Amino acid sequence: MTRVTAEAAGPVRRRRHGKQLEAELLAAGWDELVEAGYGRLTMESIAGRARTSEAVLYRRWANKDELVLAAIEHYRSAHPVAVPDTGTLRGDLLAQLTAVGETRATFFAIAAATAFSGLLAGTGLTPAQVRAKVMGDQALPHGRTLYRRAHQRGEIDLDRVPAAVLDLPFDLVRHDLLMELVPPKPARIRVIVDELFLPLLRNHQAGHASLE
Amino acid sequence: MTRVTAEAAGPVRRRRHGKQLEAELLAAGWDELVEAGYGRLTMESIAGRARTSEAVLYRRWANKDELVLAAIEHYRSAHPVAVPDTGTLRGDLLAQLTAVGETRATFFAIAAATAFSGLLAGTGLTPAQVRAKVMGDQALPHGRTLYRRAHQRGEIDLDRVPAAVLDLPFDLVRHDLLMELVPPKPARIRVIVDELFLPLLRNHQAGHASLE
DNA sequence: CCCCCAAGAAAGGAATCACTTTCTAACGAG
DNA sequence: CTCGTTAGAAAGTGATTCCTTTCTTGGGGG
Repeated sequence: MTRVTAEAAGPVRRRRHGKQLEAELLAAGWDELVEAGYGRLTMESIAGRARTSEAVLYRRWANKDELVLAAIEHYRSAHPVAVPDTGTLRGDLLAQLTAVGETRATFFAIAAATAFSGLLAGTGLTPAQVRAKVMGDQALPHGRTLYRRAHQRGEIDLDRVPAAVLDLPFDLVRHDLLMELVPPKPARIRVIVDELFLPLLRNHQAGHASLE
Repeated sequence: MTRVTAEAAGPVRRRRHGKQLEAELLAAGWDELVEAGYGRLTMESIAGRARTSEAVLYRRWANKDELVLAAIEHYRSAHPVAVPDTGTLRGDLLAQLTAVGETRATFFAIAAATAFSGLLAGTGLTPAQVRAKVMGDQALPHGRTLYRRAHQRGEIDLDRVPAAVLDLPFDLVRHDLLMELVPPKPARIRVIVDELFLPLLRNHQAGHASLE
């Protein structure tokens, strides 16, 4: 008779479970990382933000470093960079570089800082391993859908373009992100594509007329 | 009569002073930063490495963050990047990029990690201010002696070359440093200069014949 | 030669924080 | 409906470490 129905008095404390709870814990970890930084982030602050207790965190991750590492990886896989398909190499590049800039602005700063600073030594990984894990090894230039499509359309000849040229736009956007901590301006992206990348491309397509 | 002369028994404890002591303290701070990382560095470990006590540190810097910031700045100004003069733009560039890579390899990783991670919030500076202070705003492309000399020699026409092109070699070396944490390989530097920078330069010197 | 500032040693205060432990009760599985 | 798992609350432990304080004595400046 003293039983209380869900919609009755008091704040209804629903209890979260499984994957959905875990996702909220990792999101809380990422948010703390962004707002406080690794140095000021505590297990208590993460638990507090997720409205749970530290014990819940320790049931899932052995220590703080494991949690932080998982939070970074979770953020990346939960925020994939859209791969555009505009029909032209130039359009695709502009769109993808913009998407990378916007989607990865905070991510790169946070991930780089955390990976570089040796703060994750508690995971037993080498700095290089941490970096690879955190950065996700997104540098697969030849495999980039972008370029493969342009190749299939006949816009470029992948076999004749040096890898350094293909990497250049992405390297520069990554560089700008790390230096400025905000997405590159549209004007900067246009400069990268129109004043650097495309001219270099033309130098390697001398025999072609397809680039118009 | 119980007075002991300097060369007599016991470890001769000379007492350091002024600028020379300060330089050793900052060097100890930098070394700890490199070996232990900000997260594991303590005032005690710095004092121990410098063979002095924490009080000596606190007489100079109000707190740990101030000391770390000063140590980073001290390292940079104590290790300037050599500006080469080989007589040609290509030679100068290869030499300077190599020098930047070698001189700044550890510096960039450490400085970036420390600046980005919000660990220096104790200094009252914004993250952007910390970054500027730590990085030293070495991005003064137009002012680069390198390019000015090439301009004077008539090798290039600075007014016709976009800033993005002039920045490119330095941006890419910086990018590589941040990604790999070790100096770029000589082959990579040659690719940057010969496959990226110089071809782009030629595109803007169409009217000239001086580039051979 | 003397004096005073600061180097260096030593010890401790106070706060923070990773991680643990214990307990209650919510919720899913059967 | 029952049972077992685990979310969530609460309190505590031990270690670390920043920073202070006190004291002795070396050595540079006058």
